[in-house]
Amino acid sequence: MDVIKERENNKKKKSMVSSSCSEDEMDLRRGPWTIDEDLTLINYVATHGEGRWNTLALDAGLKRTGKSCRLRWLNYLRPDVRRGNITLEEQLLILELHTHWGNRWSKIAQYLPGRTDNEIKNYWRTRVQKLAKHLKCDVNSKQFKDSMRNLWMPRLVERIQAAATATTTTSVAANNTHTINNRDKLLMKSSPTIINDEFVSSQPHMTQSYSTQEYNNTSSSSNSFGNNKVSTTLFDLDDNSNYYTKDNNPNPNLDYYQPSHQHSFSDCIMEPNTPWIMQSGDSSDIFWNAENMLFLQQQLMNDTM
DNA sequence: AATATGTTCAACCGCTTGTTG
DNA sequence: CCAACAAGCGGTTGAACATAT
Repeated sequence: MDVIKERENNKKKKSMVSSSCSEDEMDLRRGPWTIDEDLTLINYVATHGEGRWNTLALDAGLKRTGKSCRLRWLNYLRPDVRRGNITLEEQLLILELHTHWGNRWSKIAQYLPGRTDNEIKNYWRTRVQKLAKHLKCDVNSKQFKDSMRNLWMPRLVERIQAAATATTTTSVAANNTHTINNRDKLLMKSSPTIINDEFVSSQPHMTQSYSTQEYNNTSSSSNSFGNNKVSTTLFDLDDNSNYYTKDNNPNPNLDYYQPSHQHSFSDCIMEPNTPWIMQSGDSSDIFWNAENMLFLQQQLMNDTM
């Protein structure tokens, strides 16, 4: 309830969007929800459950459409809705899942518990598409997808790794092998897995799967998992936690974790003097912050050498 | 300090899909 | 099988807020 009150305070600042004339006649409200409406909806759902939204709206005395009630509940009032910044792990997952399902936000949202399709969609549009725009390439272009897979996603993995190691007192061996293994283990926790042609999560709370048929029907051309018929993970480990390289990886399609040097970002890069750095309210959580932009620039320089 | 510009995200819209009678 | 309705989905909008000038 505190969340609602907090939001309500913010909402009071907003000008209430009045109903249009025609809708006034119908006595329907539009625009931001009031705390009273929220409470009415919460109480009604608590008593009667979800569903039958048009009936719900009428019975509860809400002067809203059923659609509006449903959206309000699913995207905001549901107890399990998670708020706050998208974590690095979630970013990685969104990028990966988007390569499989494209803009199927609700599908993607299934693998991010507490996140709504609307939230993921907003994230994609405001962050990822904007990046593509700044790079002057289409977000659906092969160049951009390749860049995502070969530059951004590995970079995200590194940042997740860095964050993990920064918060643990466990000593980590300095050699690369151990670094990679830790990275892999972390990803084993956060990344979905294909087992017997089903896409499942390695996280305990992510137990959903989808059928082979659906996967085959919906996988995109850039799908890194396409045609996999054996059990594997995004970042494979054998029993000894050895990291698979491109040469020994039994699943050569799983290439986005490979070193990015062989892939160039230059095909979709902007003019040399165009600023790289995008604005961000929270640099710790936005994956194309200044640090990453510098990283990309270095990659680009390596490519051109 | 005032204004302009950019960013975010809740909410709406229209279309598609599923369900029911 | 078909029509009507409900639910779900993805695209879009616009107001509030943040940041730059």
